[in-house]
Amino acid sequence: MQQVHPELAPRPGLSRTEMETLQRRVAETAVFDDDLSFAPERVSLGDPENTTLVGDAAPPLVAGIDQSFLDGRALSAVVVLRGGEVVERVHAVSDLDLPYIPGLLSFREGGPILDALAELETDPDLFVFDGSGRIHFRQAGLATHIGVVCDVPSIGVAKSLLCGTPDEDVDGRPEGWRTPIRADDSVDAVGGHPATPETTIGYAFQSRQYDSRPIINPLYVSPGHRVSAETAVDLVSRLSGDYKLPEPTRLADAYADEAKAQYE
DNA sequence: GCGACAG
DNA sequence: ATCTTGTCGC
Repeated sequence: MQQVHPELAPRPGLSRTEMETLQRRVAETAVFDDDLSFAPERVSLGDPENTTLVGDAAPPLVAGIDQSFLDGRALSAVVVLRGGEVVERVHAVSDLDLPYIPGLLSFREGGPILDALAELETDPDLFVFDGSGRIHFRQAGLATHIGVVCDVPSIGVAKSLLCGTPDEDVDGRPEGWRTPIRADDSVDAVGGHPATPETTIGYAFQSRQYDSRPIINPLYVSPGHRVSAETAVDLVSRLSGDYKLPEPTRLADAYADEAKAQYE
């Protein structure tokens, strides 16, 4: 995994203002339209029936990325899938430089994630991050930041909403339901990316809903880099299995916990 | 000062 | 994110 834009990588030791300035540069470089090397239809968790006739080539490589934490260190895990099959798993343990600050997550977790991505032998066609992409104050969340640095299409999948406003109430919706997340006053227009009340910066997506009681909250999906908000939700939908989180993320999450045991 | 905030 | 037992239900 080589960095196409190493100058935009999160560096330690920057002041808050410098971090925010760097995020604006990341957002200016980010592409929130489809610019994929593969057809979204070719992404799936596998086709037992072998009925997929869309091209001969192997399905795209999708990497799920997540972290677990130790004392002052982060364990970043990456699980790469091809049509639902795990083809590679790598992880890295890195020292943390900053505490968690809403809006500056990529400066805490970005470096450690790049450390893990450097261990990869395969070349993912898509990154799926645990956190926001365009749904961010400066339209440069973790998924956008790392996606831009590597110039790899990426998607942000968050379990809660950082900013923006859902078009409709998100409570108690059926599986598959989705509604746009629009920019609000806390979102800045950056580069060629507007932030008007009409701007869709992501989607609330109900990936799962069990018949029983506890209503499950939706996921908040947003473009990281080189994908539109619409395609981002479509891809997350295609990558969803029997659980709330998309399979790549769920497997990375489990692997992060599993590997963590060896360091504590 | 008030409110609000990914992991 | 993390600290944590039992418990309800498919």
